[in-house]
Amino acid sequence: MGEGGTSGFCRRSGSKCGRWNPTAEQLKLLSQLFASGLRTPSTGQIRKISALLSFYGHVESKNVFYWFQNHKARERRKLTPPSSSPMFYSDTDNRVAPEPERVMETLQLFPVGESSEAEELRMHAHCRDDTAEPVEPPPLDLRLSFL
Amino acid sequence: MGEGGTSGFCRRSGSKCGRWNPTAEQLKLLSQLFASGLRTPSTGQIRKISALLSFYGHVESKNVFYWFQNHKARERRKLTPPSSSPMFYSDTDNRVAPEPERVMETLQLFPVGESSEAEELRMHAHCRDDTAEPVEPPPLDLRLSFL
DNA sequence: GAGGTATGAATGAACG
DNA sequence: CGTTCATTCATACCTC
Repeated sequence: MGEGGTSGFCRRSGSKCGRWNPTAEQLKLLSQLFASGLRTPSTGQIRKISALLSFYGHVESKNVFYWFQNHKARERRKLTPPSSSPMFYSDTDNRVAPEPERVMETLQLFPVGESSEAEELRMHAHCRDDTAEPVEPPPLDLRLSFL
Repeated sequence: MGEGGTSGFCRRSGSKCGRWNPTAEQLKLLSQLFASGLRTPSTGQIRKISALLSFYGHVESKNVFYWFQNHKARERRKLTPPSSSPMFYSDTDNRVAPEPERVMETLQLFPVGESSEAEELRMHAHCRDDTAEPVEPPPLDLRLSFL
């Protein structure tokens, strides 16, 4: 039954994972740290964090470092003002909660007696009644110059 | 259960949406833009493009962004098949963890035997199937001060 | 109805 | 630090 070692990485079938895949616990911890105000942990911080995460599964400092980098960039990109940069988008989701960059001194990760508040629901279900799709009549003008 | 909704994604079958599905017109436009040489449209470009596509159906900038990303990557991937050599990454990069094996310094925070495993499953999340974590020592006491 | 293919969506890793 | 590449998952869609 023990197919493949119990490496902390692979989690799927036959997939040669070369990529770290954080578990829910690890993700939670990271999110908490991020929410605490931690944005760019130093090498020392990273080491400690990875040590903690390591308990839940194999993880390297590299992963932690990348995670923070990506998370920060992602958050920023999602709420970035219109600029002349090849950034992301901003159309329907731009509700940024004014999060004061206040580093909490003490953060607690409650393992019990806590209602799950983390809701990751971002899938908008807008089923359009496609009874008949009449060919829309917009004259298409394809020009890059226009953009 | 009449849908009645006149706004949404699905354009073909009565499939409940969840995913954006570009129409022929939208696809055509995108393809033309891509053929024009546009590979990574900026935020402005994306916005305009989505505005155009929006005429044919609901579409968000996010979709446009993803489309270009995927299309480029896919084209490239399809054009790079003669690589019979399993190119493996040289693990000699590691620019973020130039750190020797130095872990478990003075970490002491896995105590307590409070057994309370309350983990909820997300219905629409990736299969982060952390199959059977042998041991879960989760009373987590996190403190930034500790870091 | 099950399986395969195509494609959108998400995220980790890395470049500049 | 912001952007881009690469890998993977999830789902739509088509075929059998």
